[in-house]
Amino acid sequence: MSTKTPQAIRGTQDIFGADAEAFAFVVETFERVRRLYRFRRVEMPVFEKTEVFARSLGETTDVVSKEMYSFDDRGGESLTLRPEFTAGIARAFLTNGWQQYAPLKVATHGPLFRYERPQKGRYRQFHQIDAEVIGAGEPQADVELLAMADQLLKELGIHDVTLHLNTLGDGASREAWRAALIDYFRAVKDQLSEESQERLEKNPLRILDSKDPRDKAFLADAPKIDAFLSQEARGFFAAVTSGLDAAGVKWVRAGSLVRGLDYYRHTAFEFIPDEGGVSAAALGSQSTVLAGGRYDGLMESLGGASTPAVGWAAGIERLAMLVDAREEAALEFAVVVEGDSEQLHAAGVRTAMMARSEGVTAEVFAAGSPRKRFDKAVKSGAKVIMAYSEDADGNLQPPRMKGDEADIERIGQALREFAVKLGA
RNA sequence: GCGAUCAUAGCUCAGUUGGUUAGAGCGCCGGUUUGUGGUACCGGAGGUCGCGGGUUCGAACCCCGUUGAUCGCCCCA
Repeated sequence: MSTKTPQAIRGTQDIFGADAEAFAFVVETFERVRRLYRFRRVEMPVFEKTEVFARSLGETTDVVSKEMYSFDDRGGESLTLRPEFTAGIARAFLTNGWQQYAPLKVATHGPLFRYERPQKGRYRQFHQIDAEVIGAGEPQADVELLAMADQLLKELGIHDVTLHLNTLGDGASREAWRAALIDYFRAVKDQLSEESQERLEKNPLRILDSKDPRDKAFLADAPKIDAFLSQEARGFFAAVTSGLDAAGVKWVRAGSLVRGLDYYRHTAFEFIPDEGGVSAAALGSQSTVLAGGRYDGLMESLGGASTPAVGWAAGIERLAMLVDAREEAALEFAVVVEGDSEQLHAAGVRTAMMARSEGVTAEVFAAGSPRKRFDKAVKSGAKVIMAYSEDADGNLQPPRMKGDEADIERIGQALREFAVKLGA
């Protein structure tokens, strides 16, 4: 037998106690809110053929080549642990004939995998909640999706984050803007940071959210998307913003907010902690809490018919960091077994079972030295402690109860009710 | 992929300029005490000082490597 304990995989986490409660609270709240908006629950495979992600993401160099968990299965097929939900849902939409349900509103949550360097709020196996509207090309879909996100955050008790909103326009608007940005930055190329000089070639839009002061000097005067929007794109964005205003969703315009992938159109958004707030401090540099956009170009890249769609995802771990501490279930009823005979243990187990059947949290204390059992029961914070003991002849004594009188009465009542049901 | 900081008991951490058997608190186990069994006290188990090399008479401490953690950069679907 090896004496070395295997270590957990880098970037994975074992979530326990208060953190696990916060995690569950995020998921439970999401499940409740998505029902209010009638998003239908879907469960997706954790892995797909590599091409599902490779084709939907495009050959986005780093992401596809270096940051996915890809492997060959025993049949020699390249598979990939899902790094996101959207591509798999799009695949399912096409292969299962879900077009018949369009416009389809779906929601899911679960683990995702990305081979990245772990840091605060960033893991190799992490978890997201996700919502998508597929087959709806109208701005009202964007509005509803964002209203749901806004309500979710509020119901989680997260109030110091704000919706940052931008439009990338339609395909033509986007290309024209991109070309103008390249022209603009190329003229000052040698004054940009090394990173941005590289970005100029492969991802010029990203220069806009550079943190480097050398780049920031040029950002204010960089071309704005608004100058390149078609009439139609302008109208679409106006409909989104007025819809948000009508829904009471606060937002700010973020002209430099962009998406890396080509299939994004029109609306792009992120919920970001307000500067100087507690949420911003809690998250460190991984600040975006919920992000998404309209991806009208995605279905075609997977070989499907052109289908408009919009969606968002949010990291559960990050949301959990912003949620107030959640209490684990408090103990109401402690049953102490003062001895080790079979009838004593049986009495303890039975009594606890009766209480739990009536919805009372209960726990049996029957291990360790007899004296310590009562100590533990007292320290557990139980509202009522019941003790079973035997006399010198081994006769089971009537249980003694300690605690606030009202609590004793309430739990005693629950036990009697269970006994009545059993008799009936 | 790059950088910085860190790694000592189950947990949180001490450990002085390198110098005998590596400590504390909490937790765990056992016991004593206490007139309302949450107190106090006594004792016990538990550590190859992340791992591997090196320097030295001698390394938890210095050097190199490695693994991991944390926080940034890059990336962010």
